Amino acid sequence: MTSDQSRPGLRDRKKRQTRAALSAAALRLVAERGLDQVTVEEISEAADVSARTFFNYFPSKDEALLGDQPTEREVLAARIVAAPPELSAFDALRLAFDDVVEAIEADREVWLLRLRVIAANPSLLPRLISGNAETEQVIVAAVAARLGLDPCHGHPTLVTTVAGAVFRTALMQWVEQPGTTTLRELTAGAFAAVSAGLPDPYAAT
Amino acid sequence: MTSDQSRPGLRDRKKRQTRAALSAAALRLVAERGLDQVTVEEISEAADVSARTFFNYFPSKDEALLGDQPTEREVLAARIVAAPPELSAFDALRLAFDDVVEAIEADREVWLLRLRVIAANPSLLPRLISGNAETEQVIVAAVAARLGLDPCHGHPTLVTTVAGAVFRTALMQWVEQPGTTTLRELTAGAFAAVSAGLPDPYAAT
DNA sequence: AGCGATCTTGCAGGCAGTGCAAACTTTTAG
DNA sequence: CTAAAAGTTTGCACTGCCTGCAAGATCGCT
Repeated sequence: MTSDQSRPGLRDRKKRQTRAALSAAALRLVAERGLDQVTVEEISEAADVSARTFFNYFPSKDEALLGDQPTEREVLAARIVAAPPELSAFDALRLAFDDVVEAIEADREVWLLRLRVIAANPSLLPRLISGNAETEQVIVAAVAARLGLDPCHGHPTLVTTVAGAVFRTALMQWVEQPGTTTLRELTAGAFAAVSAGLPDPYAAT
Repeated sequence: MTSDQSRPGLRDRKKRQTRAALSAAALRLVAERGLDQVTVEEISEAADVSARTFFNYFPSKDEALLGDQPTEREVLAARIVAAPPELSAFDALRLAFDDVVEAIEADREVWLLRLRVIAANPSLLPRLISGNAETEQVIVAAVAARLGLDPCHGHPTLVTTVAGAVFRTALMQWVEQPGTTTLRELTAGAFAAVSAGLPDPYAAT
């Protein structure tokens, strides 16, 4: 009875809340004290659940800090195959990352905190965005499909890992800037530099 | 008295031996069973030392599998600053990695095993060669010095991370090939692709 | 042989992460 | 409304990584 308009159901709402609370508590505490000065127990306590429950939501302490990678992954892959066919695979990736940029700027505060945490705890950096092995495989498969190549061909892997490195670099630059530049500009600049073959700045003919 | 020709001394020789034995045992066991089916205790037992001693040599189980990164790091940095000044930073890195290629081909068997282990346990991949945060900082500093830029400028970081991604990709391709290609060729091809701006294969004008 | 420096080892302990089973809560069905 | 079903939280026990500390073994030098 009562209001039945909540399509997700009470159960799902609670799960979302708990997940968000754990993630937020993890970010806040690690930002304050550093990654290995915070225990899972403390994070769980701050989110009012048991430590065991933490591991029902995240397979490791790190994952609670890195955002929702499965979602990002699907969005990215979909955008890669949907990109205009006249674009090169690298340009398709560049375009796909534009949407990630948009998503990040929509959650600006959370992402700035997350990136500050990652910058302060570099062991997290490689697993950001496309660093996860599963995520990378999905992207590589999408690129390979787009090019009509075997995934065993080296090019899809090369393009994917390079684009991931470019984007990660742009993110790290963004968070180190006082706010003088937008993430969009930094990403565009980094991708453009790679497209130009990475000439030295000002030294190109 | 007696033979004094051994400059390293007995002690250093033993240390080298122990380190090598631990590394070899780790590689062999993890290749056979997988990363998390091998305990540090088992590795230490296979090398005839205590588990506690393992951690006197390597700060983590992973490090025993990844080779001697501090050495690689210094070699790379030295080669970057020593590269002909007319080369772009990216080409200097390409050249520097040529020496790493040479070192790897000199230890071909060990490196093939190591790369097979890394391919089978992808959590190790990001920390290979320049994935370590410390290593990357050293390389970025060398590149920045070469360009006469602040390390806070984004370009050194971009070039370094991209080159690292390129080289890691080449390594992974190499180990997946039956042996049809040399690492040198794969590396050269991957760097050339990036220098050309990552066009699609065969689709470039 | 003996002294100092270095290396190895055992021990105690903290923390991450997993499996299992009991308690609890929401959903569904009668 | 009630009771079963399905899903969630929690405690407990356990393995394994990793660290600090102090005692003992080994090596290099005189």
